[in-house]
Amino acid sequence: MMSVSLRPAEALRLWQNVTLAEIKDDRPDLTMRQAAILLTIYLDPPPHTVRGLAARLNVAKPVITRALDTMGAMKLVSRHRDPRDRRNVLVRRTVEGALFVERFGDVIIEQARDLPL
Amino acid sequence: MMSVSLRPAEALRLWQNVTLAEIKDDRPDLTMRQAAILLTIYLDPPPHTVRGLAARLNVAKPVITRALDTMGAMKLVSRHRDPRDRRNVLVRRTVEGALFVERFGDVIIEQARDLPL
DNA sequence: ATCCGATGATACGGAGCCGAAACGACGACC
DNA sequence: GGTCGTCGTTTCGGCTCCGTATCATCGGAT
Repeated sequence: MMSVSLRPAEALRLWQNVTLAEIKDDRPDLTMRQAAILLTIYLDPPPHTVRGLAARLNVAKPVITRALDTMGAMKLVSRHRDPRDRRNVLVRRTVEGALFVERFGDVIIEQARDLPL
Repeated sequence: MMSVSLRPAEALRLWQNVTLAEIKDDRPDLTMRQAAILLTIYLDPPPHTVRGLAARLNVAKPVITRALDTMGAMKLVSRHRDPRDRRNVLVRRTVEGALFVERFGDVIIEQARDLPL
């Protein structure tokens, strides 16, 4: 089951095939930073704040704010003020975002399955 | 050895960790298209032409030209006129590019090895 | 009430990429 | 030699992102 041992050539081939698949059907494509933010929101346990994401990615806060603007317009995430401390913004998942991430996972495993070994 | 069977959650976690690792040590980061082009040059058998890469990625030719400009300035690839048909441009690998790709492969397998299963 | 630290958003100038169209150099063919 | 198709590049306006600095709001301590 699910053993994950890759050799470099296979790892690179997997990455190539996934990026090629992502580019070909032109969906709203994300930058690497946006992808990292989105995956962190959907894989790491909540709550997610702007400063927390900035620390996790080791980037400045405006990077997070802008990425949330963009992905919010895409309906991939949503923002809500923390009622317990109104300085905080809590980033929440959306149905569309969950579907996007799920589909992306399917692309990866599909490309991994089709790897010539 | 090298079996590649991933479940969606693990595949996504792998992608997250690799993107996080790439972002944190700020190296010359590539767009997804640039990454796909670079990997295609280094993984697919040569020769590589502009139109060939454009067809492989299903994008317009100027996209390839501009990506080669950028990655050429980074010394990751080099361009040479085809002496047999001087309309063609042959894209060749460089030492720096090979090291870049190799290191990227190492990052992937390292993150795959550290996956909590 | 007031100061102070923290949190997230915004303003600004600069740089890069995008798609579409036009362009210049080259080869093939009659 | 003239014409046509091919190949890669360049141009154009527009959009997004970047990093830094600044801002408004809020909570906590005095």
